[in-house]
Amino acid sequence: MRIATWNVNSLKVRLPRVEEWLQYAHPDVLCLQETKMADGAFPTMAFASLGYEAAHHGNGRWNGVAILSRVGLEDVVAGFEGEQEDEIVESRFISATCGGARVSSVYVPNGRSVGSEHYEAKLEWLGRLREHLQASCDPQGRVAICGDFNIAPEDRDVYDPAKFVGATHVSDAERKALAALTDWGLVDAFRERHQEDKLFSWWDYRAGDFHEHRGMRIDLILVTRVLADRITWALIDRFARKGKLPSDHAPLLVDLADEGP
DNA sequence: ATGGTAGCGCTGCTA
Repeated sequence: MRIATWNVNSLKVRLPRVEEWLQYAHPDVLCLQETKMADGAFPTMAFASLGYEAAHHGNGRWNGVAILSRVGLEDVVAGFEGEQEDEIVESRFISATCGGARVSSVYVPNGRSVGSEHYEAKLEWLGRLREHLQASCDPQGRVAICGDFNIAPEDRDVYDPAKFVGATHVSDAERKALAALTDWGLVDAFRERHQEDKLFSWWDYRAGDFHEHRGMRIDLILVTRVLADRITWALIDRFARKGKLPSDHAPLLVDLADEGP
């Protein structure tokens, strides 16, 4: 099974690129973030015509997550279990069962600046994700949490650690919140296959950062050990960050071998 | 160079 994740930064703008990419990357499951659209605007038919079922969770201008699958899409849950109807809910989490795995598409809050209320909300949100795993998932089972974590797990995941001192995405508290997820029983799938530094998934649009190789690796596929043991290949598709109207993120793909006898 | 670009949507917010 080929599983992928891509922050598309507006699915309305990026739909032609996503359609093109589906046809050459052929993922079985694709998790999308930052669709920036309401459920009513989601292009269900465009994806169906390419052979994908889809589930979307979006409120409009910001956020928005989706799961596309051509290996089944069952038991869709939008948001965290027990999320209250009356609270201000941002569309950052959706789960479905695809090809025998429980897959989630996540868009972790950015945090804006260390110590801000948005930063505290980011840490709280990550705690909520940890609680979701504890309450609803089995670390011995087949679980994949895919998306834009807005955290660079290690200093080798940023272009110049000195430039990020005191910044979000690299703080101890954020990395500890991520470590709480891996401690539960998840593995950074990309790192199972690649150990080099400076392999990025996001580059700021500004100042020509992509062409200057100034990026961060913040898009992750976290899988339970039973799935990690089946990883045969992983790639950040930098080609998809080039060309006309690219997202500021590249897609991440991971191949999992079929279950043996 | 406390800059720069992109998206949403129409003014400034978010990233």
